[in-house]
Amino acid sequence: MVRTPCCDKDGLKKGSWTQEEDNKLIAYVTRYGHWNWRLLPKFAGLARCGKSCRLRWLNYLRPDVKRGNFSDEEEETIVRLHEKLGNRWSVIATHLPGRTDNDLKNHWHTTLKKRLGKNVHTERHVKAAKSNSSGANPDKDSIYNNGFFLEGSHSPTVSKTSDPDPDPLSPELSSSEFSSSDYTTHQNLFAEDGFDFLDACLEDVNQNIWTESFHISQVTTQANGIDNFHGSDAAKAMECVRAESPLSYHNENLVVENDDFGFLGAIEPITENSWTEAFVADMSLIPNELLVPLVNESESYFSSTYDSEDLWCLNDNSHDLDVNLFQ
DNA sequence: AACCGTCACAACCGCATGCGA
DNA sequence: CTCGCATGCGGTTGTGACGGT
Repeated sequence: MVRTPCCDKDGLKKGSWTQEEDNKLIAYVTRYGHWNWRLLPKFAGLARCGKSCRLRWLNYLRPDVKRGNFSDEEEETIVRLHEKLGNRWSVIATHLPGRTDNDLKNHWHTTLKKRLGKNVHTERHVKAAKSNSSGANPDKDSIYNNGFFLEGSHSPTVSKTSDPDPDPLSPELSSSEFSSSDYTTHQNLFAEDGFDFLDACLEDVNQNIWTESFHISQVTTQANGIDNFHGSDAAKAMECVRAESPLSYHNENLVVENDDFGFLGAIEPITENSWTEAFVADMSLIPNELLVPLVNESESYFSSTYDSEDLWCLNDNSHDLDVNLFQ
């Protein structure tokens, strides 16, 4: 089967996102949701492929994305979960609110893996010293307990004692190298350690799934005093879109996808706005077919007789429309 | 000041997966 | 059941900042 490209290769920008592009994407997604990533850039006025837009939104622009250094607790969680789950970063990320799989992946490769490598190296020397002095097998549960691992947890590297002198930074540290027996062993070890918070966390994740449309008026608004906009603070952008867009007062209710918009409930009151210019989504790019009223189907979105009480959303059937219609 | 190496982070790429026609 | 599509995921690469020489 030949896959169609995710986007047209010609004329689409790649590389770092500009502030203007961020603004456009934030404005569009906060108002209309990401109903279709592939078509979204056309409507948002972005010369990017949908895939790029999705990545930018999920990894950087979402209001709930936590930035800054990882706390000790977060790092410990990452290490524990990686020990148990391997490189399933998206799963691990669900247990670290505000952190994306990309964040975790980057932090693992740039910091944690190396740190663990050093620790393993140190522990191996300790182990060797103990072995030399006593001649007995050292306490297995004490190995690798360096602040990251609990008693009883085992690193894959330590388990591979057959290697005479492995490089602590070698790919051996990757859990993807685990044998199935290694994985089973580690699962059992965690179970023995009472490593049961995973199930508890799943409940929280499920509770964050949106089932109803988001009512933007729940967000505290304070759009005055805007000086400088930073893409990382998309929550501020939401305020600005609402306050500055001439259409925003129409759009009291946004219908968003039933996926990962739980973050919208976590938006905090804005105390420091930094938006230089209001971005107005180019509604002329959105065909009326895509905009249907939830209450009164006889009026178009731009109707002068528009009733502010009506609810509007993007047409659920938009996926079926010919893509050429929008080109 | 210029160069170079390292690091952290952002972004891209290709494949996997789920779903509807 | 197969196909085509959209989206998700993980590996990899690109890039800018920073510090050392």
